[in-house]
Amino acid sequence: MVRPEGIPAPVVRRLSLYLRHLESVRAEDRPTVSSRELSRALGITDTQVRKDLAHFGQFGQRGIGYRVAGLVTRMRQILGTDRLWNVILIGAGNLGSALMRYRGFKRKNFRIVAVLDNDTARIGTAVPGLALDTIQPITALREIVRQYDVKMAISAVPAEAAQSIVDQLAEAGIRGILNFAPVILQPVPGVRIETVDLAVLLEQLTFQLNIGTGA
Amino acid sequence: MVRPEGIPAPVVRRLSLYLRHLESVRAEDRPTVSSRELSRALGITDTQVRKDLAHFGQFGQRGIGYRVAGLVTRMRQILGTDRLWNVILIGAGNLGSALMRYRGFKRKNFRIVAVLDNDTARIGTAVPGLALDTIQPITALREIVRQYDVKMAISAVPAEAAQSIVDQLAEAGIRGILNFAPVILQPVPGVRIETVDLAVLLEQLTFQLNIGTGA
DNA sequence: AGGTGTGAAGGATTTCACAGCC
DNA sequence: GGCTGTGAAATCCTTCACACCT
Repeated sequence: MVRPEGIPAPVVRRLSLYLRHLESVRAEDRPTVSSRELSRALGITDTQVRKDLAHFGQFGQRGIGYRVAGLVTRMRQILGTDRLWNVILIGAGNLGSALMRYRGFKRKNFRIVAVLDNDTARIGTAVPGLALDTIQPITALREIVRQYDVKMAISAVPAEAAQSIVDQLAEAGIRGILNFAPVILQPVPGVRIETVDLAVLLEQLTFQLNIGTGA
Repeated sequence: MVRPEGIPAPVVRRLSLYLRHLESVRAEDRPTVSSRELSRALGITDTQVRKDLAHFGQFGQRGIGYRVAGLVTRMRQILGTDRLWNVILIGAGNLGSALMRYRGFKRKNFRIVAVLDNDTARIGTAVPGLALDTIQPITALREIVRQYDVKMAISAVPAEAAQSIVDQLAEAGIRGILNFAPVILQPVPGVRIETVDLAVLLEQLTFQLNIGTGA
């Protein structure tokens, strides 16, 4: 039994990258990959790849490499994407509207079942293709979570509302939140929060470009 | 003179978070912050905050804390966001359309000057508010980069096109790229690439929720 | 030869402990 | 008392070196 808490954070981050490369290898019908190939694809060392994979068991065959099919299956199990996850999206603004149509989620076995917002002007608007095909009020949160057994939410609400939404989501039973609001959210026990701040990502880049510019 | 290469990567990542909190403190007109407060806001230790800030000089006053105004100014210099950066956006699809309207960039001194795409159906479409207010063809890349002195690009193109776009951007003189395509891009000398894979972020969350579920 | 698995070494980052200033 | 700055210790992560398998 693998216990996520026991896996170093850097390893977890690389796991998804391994899987992404493995899937592209499988698309080419190659039966095996070496740690060398994986390492070059990700820009790390081959030892690191072997050490990382060793956290989850021994899937390699000496002299041959890793069997792609088996490894893909195993990694999906490990990551939890071997089954479908229902996800709700909070906030139907600019970013939220793009996210509800984003195709990449479905390919990874995530299904957005509903979009919630608290702007009355938006509630009721059609959202084709979802289980609940109109925008729902936040007051429907608890019921939707229960009905669709939702464990994860994507929050694309304004910064001012973000913490309050997190608290409500936690309260409704959500266990993981992908947050796009540019604020540091205070943790809630039992709930994982992953924040993506788009402006911060650009800022990280400028720092790197800023060599010798007076900083 | 601060040399970005000399700063540990984890410190750089936290820098933006410090700045974000400092700006909110300044909005409340409080003159100083302690490392204790900063540490609690970010969920790290106070020693870490002091060690991090010490990389860039000594801005604190013992017994008092850090002067917010001075620290904000200094951090912006360090990160390079004390001046305006012109940015181009490649790809006017689903995600690209949201990004071109995203307000968070402007607040951080990033200005999207043009949107480029190679789909003829999109080229020429109006994009209100930008320096170049219609969608441009990719062939205009070099000229736009030169004219607006663009150093950074956001790439929101399909996975298949991503590497080719990176190569073209590098060729045109772009130095930093924020990439949303779910692929591992091969590095180009002199160009920083930061990839955000939205599905991978959700996958990271499911891993954390996956305790004892057979993985 | 080509390749994985892994203890041991090395390096990087975080935390401790405390000197020193307001 | 409150708070920063910083060597030293501890911890975490990566790389080395090599046993071992095909």
